[in-house]
Formats: sequence, C-alpha cells, structure tokens
Amino acid sequence: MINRETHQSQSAETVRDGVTIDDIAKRANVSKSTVSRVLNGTAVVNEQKRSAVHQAIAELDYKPNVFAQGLASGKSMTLGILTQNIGSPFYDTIAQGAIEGLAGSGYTPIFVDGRWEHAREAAAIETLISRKVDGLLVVGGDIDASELQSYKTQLPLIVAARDIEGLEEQCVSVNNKQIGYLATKHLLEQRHTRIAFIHGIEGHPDAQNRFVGHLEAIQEAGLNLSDELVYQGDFSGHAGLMAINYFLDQGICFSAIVAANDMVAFGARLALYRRGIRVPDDVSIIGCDDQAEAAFMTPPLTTVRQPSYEMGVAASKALIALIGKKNYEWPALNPELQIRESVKRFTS
Amino acid sequence: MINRETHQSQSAETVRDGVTIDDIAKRANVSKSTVSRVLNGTAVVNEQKRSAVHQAIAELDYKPNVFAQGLASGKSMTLGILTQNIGSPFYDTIAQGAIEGLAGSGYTPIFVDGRWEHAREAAAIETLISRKVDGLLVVGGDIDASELQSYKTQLPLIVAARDIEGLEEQCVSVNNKQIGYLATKHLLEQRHTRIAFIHGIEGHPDAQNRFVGHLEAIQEAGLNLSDELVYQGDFSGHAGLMAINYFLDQGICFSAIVAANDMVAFGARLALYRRGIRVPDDVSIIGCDDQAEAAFMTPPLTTVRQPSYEMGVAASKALIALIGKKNYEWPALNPELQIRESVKRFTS
DNA sequence: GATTGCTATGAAACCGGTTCCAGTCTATTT
DNA sequence: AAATAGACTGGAACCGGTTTCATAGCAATC
Repeated sequence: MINRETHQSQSAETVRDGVTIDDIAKRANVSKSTVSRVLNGTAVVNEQKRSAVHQAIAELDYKPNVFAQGLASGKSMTLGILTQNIGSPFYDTIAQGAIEGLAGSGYTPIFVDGRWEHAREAAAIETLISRKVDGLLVVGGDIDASELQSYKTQLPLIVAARDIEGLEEQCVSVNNKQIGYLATKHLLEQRHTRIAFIHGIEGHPDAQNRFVGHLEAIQEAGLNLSDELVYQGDFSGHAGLMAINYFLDQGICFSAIVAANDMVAFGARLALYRRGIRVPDDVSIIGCDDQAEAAFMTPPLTTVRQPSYEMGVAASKALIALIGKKNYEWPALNPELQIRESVKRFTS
Repeated sequence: MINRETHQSQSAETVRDGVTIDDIAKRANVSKSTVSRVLNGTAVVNEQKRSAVHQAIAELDYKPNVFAQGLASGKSMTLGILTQNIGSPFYDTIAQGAIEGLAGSGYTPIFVDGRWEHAREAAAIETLISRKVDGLLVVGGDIDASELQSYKTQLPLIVAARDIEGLEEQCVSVNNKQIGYLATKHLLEQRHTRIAFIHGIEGHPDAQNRFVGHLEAIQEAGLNLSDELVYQGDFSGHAGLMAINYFLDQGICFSAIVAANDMVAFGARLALYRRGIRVPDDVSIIGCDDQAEAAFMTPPLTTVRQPSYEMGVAASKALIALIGKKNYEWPALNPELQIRESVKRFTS
C-alpha cells in the first residue's frame, strides 16, 4: 500500500508540463476555488492561505492553462490586430506602436494580414473572432464601413489609420487632409506655383484626403488647380517614376512635386536623376510619411511626418480602455512638416 | 409545462453567439460525439448523419469554441513567431513569408516582438508557451543557443535567419558569408582593390559572416585586408554616414564600399553626396539585402539580394512539417547579386 | 443567550469540446 | 443457426479553470 502511494506521487511529479490548479490547491491545503480567488483577486482570502498558495505556485512553477481560463471565463486576454500588408513601413510602424501600447496590459496581440483584399480581410476577422479575441484593432483596410459596424456589435472595436462614418469615437487617424495641405503650403511658401501632385491609390481615402488638402492650399493661395499636374499613382516607387516620366514626356512644366508618400517621392527623385534634373535646384520634392529612408535620400527628403507609431500606441490603449469600459482621451496626432533638403525657394 | 418548454427553447435561440456542439447534435439528431467525429474526421460516420450534421452546422452557423477544443485536445492550432524589431524591412519580409507559408494550413500565427533584448525575448517566448502554441518560430534574436536548445525539448522549434550550433536541422538562414563574398567579389571583378567595409552590429553573427566572406574574397584575389578600411557600424543609415565621414576625415582612400546592409549603403551614399563625391563615378557602393528602397536610390543600388521572403515561407512550412512529424526538404536559399547602377568598373 | 449579519471557504456545477468505452446492429464465418 | 468480427454510435469521463451556492465560524446586536 505504502509502496503504491510512493509510486503514485512519484509519477505525478514526473508528469511533464502538467501542474494544474488542483496540484496547487493540494499543496497549499486549500480548495481550487481559493487558489482561483488568490490568482484573480476576486475575493478576500486569509493572509496565511494566500501566501501558502503563492508559495506553492512558485515552488511548482504553476502557469494557468489559458484554454481552461478562456473556456471558463469567456475572456482570452488576446487582442486581434488586422493589419494591411505586413512589410510596408507605414503599417508596420503602427503595428509597432500598437505592441508598445499593449505592454504591461496582460493582453497578447494576434496579427492577421488583410493584404488589402476584401475577402482576405473578412476571413482574417472571422479567424480572429473564432479565436475569441477580446477586442479588435483594424488598421487601415478595405472593409466596408457597414461590415465594420456589424463587427462593432460583436466585440470592442478600434479602427486606426482610417475614418469610418458613424464610428468616429472608435477611429484614430491623422488628418490626411492636413498632411496634403501642409506639404503644398510649404511649397507655396517657397514661391512655387506650378506644383505637380502624384496621387496615391485611386479611391484610397488617405490618398483622396491628401489631395483635398493639396487642393485647399492651392485655392487658398488664390491659384487654380490644373488637371494636367495631377498624376494618378498607387503609392509605389514605380508610380513616382512613371509620373515624372509622364509629365516630362508631355512637356508639362512644374517646379515642385508633392508625392503621395515617401516611396513615391523616391521614385520621382530617381526619374529626375535619370534625366539629369537636379533636386532641389531644378525641381523640389516633398513627400508624406517620413519613413526611415527619407532622411537618407539624396538630398534628404523634406516630408510631412505622420505620427504613425503614436497612432498605434493610442489605438491599442483605446482598445484596452474600451474593453474595460473606461474612458480614453485620444491624444492629438498632428502631422508635422519635416524640413530637410529637397525643397528650394523658387527663384527663376 | 408546455409553456415553459416553449419559453426555454426560445430563449436558447436568442442566446447571442452561443451555438455549441450540443445544439448541432440536437438538431441533427445525433450525439455530440458524432458531431465531433464528423468535424475532425476521426472516425467513419454514416453518410446520412454526416450530411445532417453538415446541414445543421451550416444552418446554425456553428463555429467550434477554440478554447474548448484546445482544452480537450491539447492542441491550439496556433504558432508562435518571435520576431525582432517589427518595422525593420528584413525581419518584416521574413514575417510576411512566414504568414504566406501558413496559408491554408489551419494554423494562426501569434507574433511577439523581442526587440533584440534578451529579457524581452525570454519573456516573449514564455508568453507564447503559456498560450500553448503548437510550435515556435524564432526569427533572428539574441537568445542563447543553450536556451533555445531547452525550448526545443518543450515544443517544435524552427529558427530562421540564424544558425545555432547543434540545431542545424531546425535552422534556416541564408549563407551570410556568401553574401559578403559575392559583394566583394563583384567589386574585385570591376578591378576595385581599395575596398572599404562598413561592418554591421558588433558581434552580430550575420554581420560577422558577411565580413568573413568579404575577407575571403579579398584573400582569394591575392590581396591583403587593411584594417583601416573596415569601420565598425551597426546596420543603420547613420552608421553608413559616419563611416564615410570617418574615412574621408582620416584621409583614407578607397574606390568602393561594401555596406553591411542597404540602409548602411543609403547612409554612405548620402555622406558622399554631401562631400560632392559622385556615385559610381568616383566611388562605387554595394549593399546587402535588396530592400524595396534600394532600387530607388540615386543611382539605384547594386546589392546582394537575400531571399528573406522565401526564407519565411520555408521556415513556417518546416515548422508545420515538424509538428506533423513529417519530413521537410529545405529549399536552396541562395543570395544573388543584383546589379544596378552604383558600381562602376575602376579605371583610374 | 439567542438572533442577525458578515466573512471566508469548499463543494459542485459549468464552460464546450475530445475521446475512451461499451453496446447495438449488420455482415461474415463456421 | 449460432458465433464472431467489424462498423457505427451514444454515454460518460475528462481537460483545467471560474463562479455560484451553501455553510461554517465568528462578531455584533438586542
């Protein structure tokens, strides 16, 4: 009999990775309810028992089983982050910020990639929901406002880098109109009047808003927008290249360029280089975003900085607050002109 | 009595988001065991019942509860990916590939960020393990080989972008020595002999290996390495800038530069620009990585392409194979010279 | 001293699946 | 025709927590 018991206890200790709440309860001479209460602070527990539990936990290196917790409590302590196109500087920076905002909160993020494809995004969100995430952070994306509205009823939802009508309280984005405005305004202040605009992806709200800002600045200066000076691009370096080639081949004159983002600016700069047109002496360029490489363009790119990292931080903090039904005060996220060396005062 | 039952069934249907396996079982007139078997294909089920189950699932839009599944089966269908510094082109590209490699496998990735900090990495891995990931993909990182060895015993482990002694079978990386070798060889073939080398992070194995490859090419050409031509950097654009300034200020001559990565090359190119030194006419530059922006440097950067996306794909496929105890044949992942316009044949 | 009201705690139900085990039914073997 | 094997299937145990509920113990109140 004694022999058998000895054997049993030995085999129990040999079990790999299998410390459960019952083991803790047994070792601390309490019930599992009490252990659970100590763990979650859901009720007052006698000091002696509490410390006995803590000691047992430490000695056995107990880690609660997240599945059991999730099943019993309905909470997963997991947040879903739907991002677009991992590998793009802008979205990655937001993601980085979002991770930072989660630090110390106990929440673990799960990333899924929508790749700007409607079907993929929908599937990705379904995946997240089936994983029982406690909240959802949608970064950018192509999904209909109405679909997002319906997800909103299913779980706490925050949308970053995008503005959804009727969902203003849960959206954080920088003012893209302001970005376009600041860029063009800067050029105008340097006396440029023939300003080419390389548009981002057609129909993309950020691209659209930057253009609207551009337009506003132009009109504010008492100028008229000439259609020939806007080129429909797609946020890529290649588009920047094509745009310049197009303008030049058509004999369209300009002294400055507003690029929809930095990557486009790089492409434009390369096209100019190939034609022997100097930057900023002959043509000025201004970008949007301020990605890391912008400071190392030749010449360093003047651009409008977007606080994407801060946006990510704010978004995840807002989501945590929303889950906890607490209030969250959005910080101001203003774009900022980053003056470097690619813009020159117009003189000739 | 009837009244009560009616009420009950009604309230059951009103439950939000609460379709369980029991509901399916009831509706299809089978037991939950059978539903489970249909779902997982763990046993043969009569065709009629099978289709009844499928119909019930479709009608009720049933989604199994992952926690219950995880708790009961011990599998989470989740993979942990420990990445470094989300936001860096190299690691993000690997991550992108890893996601792609998972497509259709049923596994969902969970990303955690180690930020090259030992403590953070260890904590991140603990998080993943406590989340019961079925496998772990470590991308780069700073963690000791011995620690990784110990994790290897706990769960299936694949390491990407890094080579661990004694873990060769589970590691995938491109041959960094080869990268350095190809870069320098190309320069030598263009008759350059005074070749500056801007080193990556001190002690970083990739940086070290690229340097070793550089050295080999130099020696193979019958040349000697001059210490004054290597600058200790850190993979950043700033380091590239500093390196060139240092060389020039010291009056050290060179006709070509090998940069530890593209970002460093950008920095070097900017420093040269500031001093009015032409690329490639006066000085040639070659990078390593081939990140997206390299093709838009002025002039477009000649570099050694690293198949990081392919590496990510391979890594996640290998991990799935490892979990399933299947064999996986690693694809060849060879670096490749990407000739553009930043290197010129040495003539003077 | 009996009653009331708390506090701390354990027992048991429950979360929603998977899987072992036993039993039914049909087909095959002897 | 009885015995046996094999294919399906349902019941129940189990995974490891959380939470409800009931109760023991004790101080305060009348």
